[in-house]
Amino acid sequence: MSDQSVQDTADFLKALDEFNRLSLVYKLCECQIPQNAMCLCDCCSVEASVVSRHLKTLTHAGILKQTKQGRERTYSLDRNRIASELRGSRKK
Amino acid sequence: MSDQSVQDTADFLKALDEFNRLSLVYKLCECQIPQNAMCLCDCCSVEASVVSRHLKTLTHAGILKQTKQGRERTYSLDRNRIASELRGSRKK
DNA sequence: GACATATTTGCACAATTATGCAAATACAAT
DNA sequence: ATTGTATTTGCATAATTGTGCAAATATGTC
Repeated sequence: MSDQSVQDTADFLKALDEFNRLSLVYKLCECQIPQNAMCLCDCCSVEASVVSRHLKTLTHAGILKQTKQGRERTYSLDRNRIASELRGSRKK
Repeated sequence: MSDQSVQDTADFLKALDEFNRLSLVYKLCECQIPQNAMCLCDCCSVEASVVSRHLKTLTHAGILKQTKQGRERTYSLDRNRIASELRGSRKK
């Protein structure tokens, strides 16, 4: 097990270890269709700017995927990539 | 999904999200028999006191179990409890 | 008891991170 | 172009956390 591989896994888990970020993920688990950021704000009691940052973190970690439509961005779970991460077969 | 339940899961993940702690867990995954703390120091390049604290964190999170024999404490994965945590059926 | 080894704890410090607020940006509608 | 809404970013700050060092504790051996 290389150091890099351990670090990658730690980073993946780090993205999920914060209360508001994990709440966002659970929320998206329940949604059949992608949600926009404003709607996702409802499940955390923090500023929209904070939600924006959390969504960015989750996207960067490969947990969410973002699709941009006009000025609105919608988010959904990137289930395939999550499965890959958990399997340890990350492709950089 | 209650706030408390989300927080519990976040805490569980938090225990695993740090490089040295995750290294300790991987190390113990490979070991058939419980290991003492001094031996576990070898897989992290940090002070013994730091390893001690990490082991305590992991034990408190329900990832490791500790058995004390004389002045030595040995650690091993608490596989049953880890499985429970992942299943979400935590007993407080 | 004296000593050696294993482990924990108190303390200080550096680094990271979550947050709010205000300003900036993006873009659709008018 | 102007306006309105959605989103991001810069900045300051508070809180958390990982670390090393030294001292304390625990317990085995002599």
